[in-house]
This record gives sequence, structure tokens and C-alpha cells, in this order.
Amino acid sequence: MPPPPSDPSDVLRDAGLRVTAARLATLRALAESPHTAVDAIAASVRDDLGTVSTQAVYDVLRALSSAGLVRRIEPAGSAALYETRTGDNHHHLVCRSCGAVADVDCAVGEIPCLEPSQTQGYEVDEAEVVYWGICAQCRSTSPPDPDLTPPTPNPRSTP
Amino acid sequence: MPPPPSDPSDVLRDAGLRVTAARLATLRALAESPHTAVDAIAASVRDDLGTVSTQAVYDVLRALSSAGLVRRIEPAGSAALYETRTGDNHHHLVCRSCGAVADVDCAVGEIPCLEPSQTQGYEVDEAEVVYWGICAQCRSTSPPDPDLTPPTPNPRSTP
DNA sequence: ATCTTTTCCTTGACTCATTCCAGTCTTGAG
DNA sequence: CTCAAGACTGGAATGAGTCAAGGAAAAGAT
Repeated sequence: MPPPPSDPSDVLRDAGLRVTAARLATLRALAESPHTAVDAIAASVRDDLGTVSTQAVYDVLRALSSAGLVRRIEPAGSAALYETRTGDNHHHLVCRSCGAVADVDCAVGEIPCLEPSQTQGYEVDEAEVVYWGICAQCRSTSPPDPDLTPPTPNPRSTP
Repeated sequence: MPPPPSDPSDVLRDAGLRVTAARLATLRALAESPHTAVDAIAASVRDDLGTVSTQAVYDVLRALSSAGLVRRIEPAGSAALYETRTGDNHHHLVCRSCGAVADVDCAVGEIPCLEPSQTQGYEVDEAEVVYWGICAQCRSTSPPDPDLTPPTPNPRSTP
């Protein structure tokens, strides 16, 4: 197996997809900024190519994600985001304040939480972990603003 | 502190909320079937009370969840669901095929994956885990239907 | 019991992400 | 080069969820 081809056209071809300008521009956009929403991707693609319909971007993203080239994540309360890191089930840190997303490697080396305590008859194939918190920047720019972080989920009666 | 008052009116009052018919009916609906979407809750409430606007249900759910009486979960690809189990950060099994949701206790006794491997400056306050799989019923009713489970995350070009 | 204040519910319009459809253009194979 | 499958365009539609203004009811005080 050759080293992962870094030429995006080859990546597409190897996945059995046609090489089109929209797809290349989408991959480029995601390489520049991971964890991007559809409209930002569309803006970046239009920046490259001129006019591209929003549907085209949706179609491209669906094609890429069902080919396993991009992964769709959907943090509660915001639109879907796409990223190019696939196949290494990593997880995400999400900022409650600004929505920023950062990658985290698997918590415990091996596939971590993939063993729920009771599977209840489910055949589990993936464990998705989202760590909610406040990112460094939001903490430093507005340190003592108790109004900006209202939905702290579990005010823990006793620690 | 008395044992958790099972009278819904007391539950509301203890949380500092007014006791209204819509709120009681909503709690009743959630007690009957946890993990319910807004429109199903609304249907159940209307079944109890007659005419209730959808907005009223949204308002009730927001009030209840910001008082910590219900918890909102939002599995990727479906509308928001509400449940009454709060305060014991448990997790969820979600069926890729029918969308059924089941509760799972915390994987490792103590707050499990709450320690990401690198926090990257985030102040993490919650780890949300979703186990994706196929529920027992879906596996038995349509065992070998490869078309119904398309989004298996990694279709791996060559095995 | 009555009044007042606060909070809730109704109606209806609106936003936003995403999907569907029908027709036109492009890509890659013969 | 030619052609058909597959992509893209533009417009319209769906569905979840939110916002705003007025009328109605509940909780607590008189």
C-alpha cells in the first residue's frame, strides 16, 4: 500500500469518486480549517471557484462522507460540522461559549468507552464522546461573567 | 431532605416553578415514555388536556430543563429528545436503524471519560457519550438487510 | 374573598439548516 | 470523438425551533 496519496485528486479517485472542482475545493477548505459548517465551506469554495450552489456543497459533503473521506459531527445545538480526520475514532472538545471545536485523541489509548456497562441487546459499533467546556480564549477574554455560561448542566449537589 | 417527592406538583414547586396543567401533563408524558421528541410530548399532552399549543410545550420544556427537571439530548440526525433522568450523568445507546434510545449507566463507575487525554486549555465540565449501534429488535426483524445500515462509519476500501 | 403582580399560554409570522426536483453541464470510459 | 452516468444549478419546500404581542390565569398580599 503506497503512503496516503496527498494529491487530493488521487484521494478522490482512490475512493471511487469523480474528480470535480467542487470536490477539490471542498477538501481544500476542510484542510485549511477543520470542523467547519456547511455555509463556511460553501463560502470558501465560492472563494475558489466563483459561483457554486449550496446544494452542490451539500451533495459533495454527502458524497465525501459516505466515501469515508470526511466525517460529519453534529454537536447539540449547532449545525453540522465536517472534518477530514477519519478512521481514528477521536473525540471532540466543544466550547459552550463560542462553539469552537478541538480534537482529542482517544481517552485511554485503546478504543475507550466502547464498552458500555450494559448493552441492553444493542450491537454497538461506535462510541462518540463530546467533552463540553469553555475554551481557553473564552475563559481569558471574559473571565468573571457569570451570565455568559448559564447552562452548566449538573450543578452537582455535593462534589 | 425528604426522599424525592413523587408528587409532580411538589417537584415543580420545589424547583421554584409554578404548577400548571401543561407542566404536569408534560412530566406525566415523560414519565410514561422517556426519550421523547417534542411533537410526541405535545401529542400526549393534548391527549390529556385537549388543546395545547406547540409553543406552550416548547416553553414548558425549556422551563423544566433550565430548572434541571428534564434533560435535553440531541442525537445527531434527529430532533431533540427529553428525558426525566437528570443529575446522574448517564449515557445513551442509540439505534442507527430505528432511532430508539436506551439509557446506560456511567461506563466505569466514576465519572468515566471526563478526563480527556489532552484538554487543550478547555475547562471541561461534562463528557457526553453516545453509543451507536443496532437495537435488538431491529437486528431480529431485519437481520441481513445491508441497505438499512448504510452509515457504518468506516466501510474500509480493502478488508 | 378580592386584588395585583407575575408568569404563562395562544396565535402567527419568521429564521435557519437541510432536502427535493427537474433540467443542464461535466467527467471519464469506449 | 462520443455518450451515458453522474454532478451541478436554481428554485421551491419541509421541518425544527424561535420571537413577539396580547389575553388569561396563578400565587401571594390586602
